[in-house]
Amino acid sequence: MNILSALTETLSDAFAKCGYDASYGVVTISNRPDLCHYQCNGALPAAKAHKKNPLAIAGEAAALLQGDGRFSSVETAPPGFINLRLSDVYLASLAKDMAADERLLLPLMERKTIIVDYGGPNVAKPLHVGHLRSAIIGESLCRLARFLGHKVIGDIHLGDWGLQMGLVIAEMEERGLGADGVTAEDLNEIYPAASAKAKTDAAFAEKAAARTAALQKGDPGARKDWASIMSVSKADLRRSYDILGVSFNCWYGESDADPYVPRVMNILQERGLLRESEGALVVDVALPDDKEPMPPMLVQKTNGADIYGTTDLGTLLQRKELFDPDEAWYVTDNRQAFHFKQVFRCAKLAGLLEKIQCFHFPFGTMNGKDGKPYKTREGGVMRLNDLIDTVVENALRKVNESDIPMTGEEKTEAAYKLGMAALKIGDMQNHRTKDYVFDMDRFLSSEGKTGPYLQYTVVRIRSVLAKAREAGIAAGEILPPETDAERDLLLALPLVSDALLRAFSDKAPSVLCETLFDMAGRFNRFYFEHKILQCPGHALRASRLAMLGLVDRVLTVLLDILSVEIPSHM
RNA sequence: GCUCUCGUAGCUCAGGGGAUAGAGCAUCCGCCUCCUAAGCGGAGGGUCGCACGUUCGAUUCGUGCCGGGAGCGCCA
Repeated sequence: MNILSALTETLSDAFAKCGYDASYGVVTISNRPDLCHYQCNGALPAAKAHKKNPLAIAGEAAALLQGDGRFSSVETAPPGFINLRLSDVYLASLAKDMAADERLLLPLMERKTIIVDYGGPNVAKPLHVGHLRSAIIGESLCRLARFLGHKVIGDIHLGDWGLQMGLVIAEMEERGLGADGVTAEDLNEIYPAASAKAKTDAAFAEKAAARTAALQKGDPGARKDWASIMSVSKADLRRSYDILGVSFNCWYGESDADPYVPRVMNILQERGLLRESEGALVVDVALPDDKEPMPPMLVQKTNGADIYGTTDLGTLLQRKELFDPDEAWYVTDNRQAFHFKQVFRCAKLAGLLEKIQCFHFPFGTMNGKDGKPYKTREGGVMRLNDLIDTVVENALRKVNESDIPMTGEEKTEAAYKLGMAALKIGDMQNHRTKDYVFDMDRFLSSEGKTGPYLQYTVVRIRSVLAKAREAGIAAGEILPPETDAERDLLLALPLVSDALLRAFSDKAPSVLCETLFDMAGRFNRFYFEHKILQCPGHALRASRLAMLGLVDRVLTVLLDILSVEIPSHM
């Protein structure tokens, strides 16, 4: 079991035995590390409820813990804190338990089937920086949920059915381009051109809308163009996501939801939810106690074409039938919060949510140093591939400054892994829901809270472990800590399972980043102060090697959840 | 205008009804004859946007205001 739950159980018991409510026994990580490792503040509210002296209540509960070998001290402090220190022997045994447990002491959870909708690229449109966060945050949430034991289906949810398809098809027609001869480079240029044109050229905009409708109605010409755009674009997208280390279980798109749309419309019709409004079909989703104005959700445009809300409903029905999930997560930027609010309400009215719980887990914007959405120097939208190239290029420069001898191949590998880690940790160390400032120099630095710092820590550990293997030195039993540096390192280990649980409940990869930096810092201090291979005494050396092995595994597991890879040298 | 969100050290950010509000960067000062110094230690730096309220206790909760960002039916 995770340590906080275990300690809380103990304290809850103690409170209950003293005649107070067990809920006062909540234990938290100490905010006064100089005084204790863990603390319980429950005596303060208990005192209020029972009109007694809080310090006396704390004393009653604390008295029951005396003699418990897990603690080196159980003290009370005014006005009513209970301060707990873990004993060295217990710390060593916790580390041993953890080393023997694949799941790092995580409690078993009820296994759920979760479909995660992330990535969300548009076919025929180049990926830009706005797609980065959905991809890496979504990927991390998938991996986290899987590590906790859930069945997770990651779906890219391609935007392959909307107006952008009509725009591209219309532009291809105007240029007299055959559907077969299109390349990814063409597409990257055609969409922005067509999109710009539609804004000034009303006739073209109408044509694009008509092509969109034709595509959705099954027009053979439009379908043929669409199919060739799809195959070219998907191959291109696959390459980009491979580079990012993001892998989806499914590559369904809005087009795959299309067959479900008529059924959704039927359901809406049968339930009497459809209403005509200004030539379009809408569903009223307002509730009596809404504070904000809640306009009806549009499900069919005046020209008969579907709109994204409709395809989202179709997708939900598709997912329900294909996967029968318990939960559906949508990882998109927070500007879509209102949209999902409408969709979820509509889905509920349509009876699609009897079993599925839908959640929108939004994220903030990636800004430049000026605090505005990140742009190229020219003020345009930054392509994701360009951003990746630049980061890897800069990482290579850093790698070339390294004192460690590396082959050209190793340098390339290191530059790629460092660059990706810089991007990912730079992003995910910030809380998901907040905007953040993208600063490549800062993210790529080896100093500070960066991906490369974490990677360097693991590389060092593995270097020592490799030397131990070469010398035939085996790891042994983890001994109780004798120095502050050892103790601090061992204290960090049991926090990991709690961090995983918190990251999961908040859907916040940043929690794992915090844990990683904390543990890496403690390890680097330990490493600086102690010799491992040349330390006095076989038992001590074997114990420290075992600690290194465990720290290596813990860091690797956490980094893998964040899809950060470790270079062999740096 | 309405709704949501953010405002914490010079900068980038954690935290969160309780004991002295934490990191990293930057600045300054130290540490490699020794397992990767892309490392480690130390110092300075804060009326937690403002006001009022709830509370034994508010930076944290509530209300109002100020300031930034976003959303508010035929793009996704």
